[in-house]
Amino acid sequence: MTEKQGKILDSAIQLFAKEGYTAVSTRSIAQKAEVSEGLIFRHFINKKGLLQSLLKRGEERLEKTILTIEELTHPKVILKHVISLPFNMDGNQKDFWKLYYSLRWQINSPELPLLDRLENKVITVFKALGLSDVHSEAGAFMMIWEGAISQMLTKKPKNAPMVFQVLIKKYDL
Amino acid sequence: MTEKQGKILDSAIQLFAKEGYTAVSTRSIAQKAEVSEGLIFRHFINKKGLLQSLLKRGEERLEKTILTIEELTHPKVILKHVISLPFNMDGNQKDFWKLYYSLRWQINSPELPLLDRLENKVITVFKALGLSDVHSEAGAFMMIWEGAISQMLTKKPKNAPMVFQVLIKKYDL
Amino acid sequence: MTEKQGKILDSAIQLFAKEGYTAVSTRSIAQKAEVSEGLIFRHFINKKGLLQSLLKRGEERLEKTILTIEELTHPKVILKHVISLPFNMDGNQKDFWKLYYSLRWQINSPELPLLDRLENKVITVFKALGLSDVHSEAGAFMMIWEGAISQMLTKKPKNAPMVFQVLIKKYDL
Amino acid sequence: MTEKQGKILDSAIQLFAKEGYTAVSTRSIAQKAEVSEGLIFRHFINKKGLLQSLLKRGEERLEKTILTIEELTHPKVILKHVISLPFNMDGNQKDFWKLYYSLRWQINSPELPLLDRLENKVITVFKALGLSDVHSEAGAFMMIWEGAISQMLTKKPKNAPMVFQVLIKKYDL
DNA sequence: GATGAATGAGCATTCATTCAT
DNA sequence: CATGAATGAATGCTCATTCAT
Repeated sequence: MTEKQGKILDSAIQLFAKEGYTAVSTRSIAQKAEVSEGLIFRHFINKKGLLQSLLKRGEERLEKTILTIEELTHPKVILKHVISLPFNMDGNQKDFWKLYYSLRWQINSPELPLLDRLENKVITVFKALGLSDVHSEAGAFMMIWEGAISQMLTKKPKNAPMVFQVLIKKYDL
Repeated sequence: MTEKQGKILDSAIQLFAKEGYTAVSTRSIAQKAEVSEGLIFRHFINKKGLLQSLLKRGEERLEKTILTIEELTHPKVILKHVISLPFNMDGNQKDFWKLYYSLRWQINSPELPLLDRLENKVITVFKALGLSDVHSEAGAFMMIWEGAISQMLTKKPKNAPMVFQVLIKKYDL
Repeated sequence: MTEKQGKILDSAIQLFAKEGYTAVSTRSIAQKAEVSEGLIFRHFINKKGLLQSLLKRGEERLEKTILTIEELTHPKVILKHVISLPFNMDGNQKDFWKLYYSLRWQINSPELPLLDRLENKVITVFKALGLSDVHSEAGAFMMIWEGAISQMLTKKPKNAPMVFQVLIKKYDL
Repeated sequence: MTEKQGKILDSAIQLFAKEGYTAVSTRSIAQKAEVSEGLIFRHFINKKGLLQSLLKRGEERLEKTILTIEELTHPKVILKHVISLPFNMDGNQKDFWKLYYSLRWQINSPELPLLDRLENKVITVFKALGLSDVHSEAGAFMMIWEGAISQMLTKKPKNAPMVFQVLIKKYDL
């Protein structure tokens, strides 16, 4: 990966996150990255290829975080870690998730195994806690999780820490 | 509103909901509606004007539903009605919400007073229930609501009714 | 067919004939035709569609000439008419044939039933003349025909009329 | 001439012959030759330079064949040799002639002294045979020759040997 | 000699939009 | 009200070519 390749990826994810994949032109990406437009296609074949590289890089960067959670053992600690994620994203993560969730609304939205791994871990937690319908419980939990990350990325609610506390209390974490 | 005007709106919202506002061309809308492309501009000035008409029509159609909720008085009945919304959408409503939520991820996402009215009603509920931090409680509730509608529109989880039950139980409704 | 549509076709065939299909840009066609570039695609879908329209128009224009020959009955008169064709082309015909023969050198060169009809007519002539291997005779005749038209279009030999006389004498016409 | 230089030339003439000079990208040549794209320009300056090298190499390879014909003395033997050429090409020759004749249809088509030498030899033959208008006779003969090579390269007529016989008989060779 | 990253002009095509009819 | 021809700017992408290594 050359330096310019990285600049293209950085510029692209910022623009995609802000304006949406279809609304961003390869020309504007090239300008922001200060490279020639042709270079995008030399490195990533086409616009969709650039998108896929972006998603792959985002997943790889999140891998560490997910792994940490997967290695946890105490049920309530796990849930707390999971539900904390939407409330503790750095800039890079925010851009990745904005890109991912904006794509989810379109046909052929990308797969994200990361989310399944998260849900699977949550399922094991509810099993450990002895709940009866663990899949529905996990489904509800991930639904809340998705509501949280959606609002954190689009509304930026000012009372987010308080809302977080409410959720924590609701699950007695 | 002429018949063709209606066909344009119907075609547009379906396409927008499926592929996203920017990804849909006025040409494809005209073809689906079986009208000339020029007619779109005669009736709605430009593509953005068409979008606004769509949002306005969607709001008007939801007005009745919201009004019904606003007129309810029993706290738990209100919450149950609100949280039920995402799980009971017809085709028209689904298309409207898909359009609205896909737009939310882009800059200059449209205002939707409807959501504020819903949240305000929820706030009065939590006040009535004697909770201390009603804004955070309502914030959390609407976060869950958004998670629910998001997943119902993008994931279509097969165990949705069970997940709904979990949420109902969580709020003791 | 609008006026501008005709101007596009006229400009296109002149440029294609002179510089070759691939070497000519749609932009240059639009400029020569004094229309916007987009109009080409509105009328002919894409560059290949424009080419096909050109070929179709060329065939239609030649139809009359071929029909005249097909209706002839006297063997030697027929051959003389056929072999005369390459030596008596007007500007429009020249452009069409230049386009057609330049395309023949590329893969997927277009079909031209006109040529088969011409060859079929020549076959009937040689049958009428009582020759034994009429297909080889017709094949040779059309080979000469193709040599004639090729040179008339690319070399413009100054002694063309004399060469024509030689061919006439060779077939005793 | 290095080994890679040869691979470039071989790849280029095959692609040029099949798809036409303008339609072939330097990139595709490099890929077929399994060399870097830059190497083409180091060796041949630019795409046109590559073309010229190709034409030069083709002429050199044909030199021997032409020389053999030029050294012949018996008139009918000469004509038979000349008219045989289009019907007896190996793969390399075919590619060269396809390239040459596809270029002839475009402006600035390359000179090919080889063809003039062939025609000059034919002129001497007709002189020797005591014909009156030797230039027109030679012109007609070369016209037929061009028709033959054109069809052999583009139509590949299945009865080519029979057609060849017809031509032989026509000139009483 | 050879590579491959990088360029910028140019390509075919699509876009939202205008306007005469 | 409605059409469809027409526009020009913008799009994603390819091109021949350069150059540091």
